[in-house]
Amino acid sequence: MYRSHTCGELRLEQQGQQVTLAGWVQRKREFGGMTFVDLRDRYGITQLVFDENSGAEMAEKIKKLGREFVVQAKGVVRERSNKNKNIPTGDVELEVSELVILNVSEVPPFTIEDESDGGDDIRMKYRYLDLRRNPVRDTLILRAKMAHATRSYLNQHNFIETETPVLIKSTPEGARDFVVPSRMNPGEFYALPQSPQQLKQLLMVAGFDRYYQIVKCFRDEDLRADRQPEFTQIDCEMSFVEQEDVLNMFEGLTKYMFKEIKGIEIENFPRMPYSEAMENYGSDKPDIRFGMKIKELSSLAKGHGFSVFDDAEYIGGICAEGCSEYTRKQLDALTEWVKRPQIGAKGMVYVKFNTDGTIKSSVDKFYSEEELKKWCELFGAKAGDLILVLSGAKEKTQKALGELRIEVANQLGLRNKDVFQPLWVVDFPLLEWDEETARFYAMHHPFTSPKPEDIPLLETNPGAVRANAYDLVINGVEIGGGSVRIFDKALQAKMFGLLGFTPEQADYQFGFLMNAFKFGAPPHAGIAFGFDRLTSMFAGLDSIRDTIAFPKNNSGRDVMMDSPSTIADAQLEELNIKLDVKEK
RNA sequence: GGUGCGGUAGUUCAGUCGGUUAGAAUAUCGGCCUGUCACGCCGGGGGUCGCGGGUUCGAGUCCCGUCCGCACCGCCA
Repeated sequence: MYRSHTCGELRLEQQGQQVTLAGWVQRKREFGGMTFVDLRDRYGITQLVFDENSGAEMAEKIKKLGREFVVQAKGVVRERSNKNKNIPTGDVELEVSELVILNVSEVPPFTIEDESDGGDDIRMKYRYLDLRRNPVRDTLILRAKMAHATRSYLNQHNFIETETPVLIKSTPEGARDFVVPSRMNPGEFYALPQSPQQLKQLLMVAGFDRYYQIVKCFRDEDLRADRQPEFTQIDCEMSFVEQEDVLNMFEGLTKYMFKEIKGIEIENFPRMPYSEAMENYGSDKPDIRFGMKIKELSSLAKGHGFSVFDDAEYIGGICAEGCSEYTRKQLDALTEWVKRPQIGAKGMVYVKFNTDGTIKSSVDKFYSEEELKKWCELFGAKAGDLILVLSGAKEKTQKALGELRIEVANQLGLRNKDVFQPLWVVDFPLLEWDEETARFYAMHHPFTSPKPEDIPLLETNPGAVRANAYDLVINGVEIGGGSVRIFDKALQAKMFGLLGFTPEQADYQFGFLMNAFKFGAPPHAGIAFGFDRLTSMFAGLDSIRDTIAFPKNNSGRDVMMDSPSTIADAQLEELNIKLDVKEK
C-alpha cells in the first residue's frame, strides 16, 4: 500500500495518527535545521515537516528532493503551530519519520502552478505536466461530470446508448473526410464519421426509438479556437416525434446540466426564426444577453443625396448606449475595425446623440438635425447614445453589423461570462445556393425535412424553402443543431435531385439508407450538441482546447507525440499506396 | 489559400532613433537561516536575439524570403 490517505484529506481529526502519503514535491522550503515540503496529488497539498530530530540520513534525502519528485512519506499527523488558512489541510502537517523517493524528476520546463509561467506552445508539448495543474485538471473533471449528467438525464428518458462504427463510408457532401486506407481491400478507403448521422437514422429504422451516444466526430477542416479536427458530440435521435418534442427534450437536458453542474435555474428558451436572427442580430447565433438590436434605416436614409446610401441595397445600424462621448480616435479605430478584410465594410457612419440634446454626425452635410432625430427615434436612442451605421449588400451588411454589435458589446463589457441566455434558432433555410459550383447545397444535411407548408416551393423557389431544422445557441455560441428528418423515400429522392445528385450517385453514396427506408422508416428527428463547446462555456473558457486532454494545435498537429508523421515504406506497400508528396 | 499579431536566458517578457559588454522577473545551482507556506538574505551559471539573405562603418532593431505559434477570414452538410 503506497498511501493511507490522499494529500487533500488530513484534518485536525487525524491528529496523532500514523499515516502514509504519496505524491509529487510541489515546493521545498529550507531553514537550516528545518525543512518544509509541500506534497501534492490530485486531491490537494499537505505540508511535510523535517527537523534535526529527523536524522542525518533523512537530511541527505531531503537535500536531494527537487520539484516534481515522487515520494512516499510516513509519519504522524500533528497540529501546526502556524496554520495556513488558504488550504483545506492547513491546520495540520505530517512529521515525517520515513521518506521514500519513488522517482526523481528533471526540472520541469514550466512551473506546475495555477498561474503557470508557460505559454500554450510549451504547455502542449509537455501536456502531461500541464495536466498536473489545477485549472486544467479541474476543467477535465468538469467535463467528466457533464458527461455523467448527460448520461443520467438521457438514461432517465429511456434513450439507448449505442456505439456506432468509426470506420465508415466517405460521403463528399459536407466537411472533408478523414480517410483510412484498407489493407484488405486495395485501393479502397474507409472514412471517419463527421457525425454518425446516417447510422443513427438506421437505428430509428431498427426501432430503437431513442438513441444517444457521446461520440468522437472527425472533420478534416482548418482549426479554430472552438474547432478541433476530432471533437465530441452528444449525438441523439428520436422516433415518432415532431420538432417541438425534440426541442423540449433537449431544452430539458440543457436545463438539467445547468442545474446539476452550475446550480443555475434557466427560464424557458426563446424560439427565434432564422430570418429574425439575421434581421435583428446579423447572425444565426445571436448573443441575446444584451439588446443593441440592428435596425434597418434604408427608408429614412435614402434620397438625401448621399450617394453611398442612395446606391446601397441595405442601410442599417446599431445604437451603442452611453457612447456619444466616443472620441474621434475611438470612432476611427472602430471604422478601421469594420474595414478589415474579415468584416469587409467600406466605411462607417456615426450619429452622436449628445448629452445636451444636440446631434452630431459624420453625414451632417446630407441630413438635417430633424432627419437625424428620426433615426434616433427609430432606435429609441436617448441623449448620450451613439448610432453606428453601415451600408451595402443586405446580408453582408447585416453580418458586418452583427460583428460590430459583438465588438462594441465586448468593449462595453456587456458579455458577462456568468450570465447564460440560451435560445433556439428555428426555421433555417433548407438550401444554400453556391455561386462557384452553381448548385444548391443542404444547409444542414441532405436528410433534413422541409417545412410541410413550404414543400410546394421546392418546385418554384427552392431557395425560399424553410427547413424543420434548429440550433441551440447560448451566448452567441452554436452549441447544438439538428432537424426533423425526411422519412419518405420519394421526398428524399426529390431532395437528392435538387442537390444535383443523379439517382446513381445518390445510390452509391446513400443507397444503404434509401434501402432501409423501403422497410418501414418511422418519422424521426434528432440533434447533436458540441460537447467540447458546452464544456468550455461551463468552464468560462474562450477555447475548447483545455476541455480536451490532448488537443491538436492550430495546424492540426499533436506537438506532444509529434503527429501526424510519415510511415515506413513497408507499411505503405502493405496498403498499396505510392506517395507523390510535393516538396514543401 | 488569405489577413493580422508574435518568435530575445529553462520559462514569461522588456529592449527607445540602427551604436558600448543584450536586461528584468521567475526557474535553476551554491551559501546562510528552526515555523515557512509566492519564505527571506547573499552569490553564481545560463543567449546561434527562430532560420537564410540583404542594406549599413555598424542590425535584436530596417528590408526581402522562409519556418514555427496564436487569432481571424475562406472552409467547417
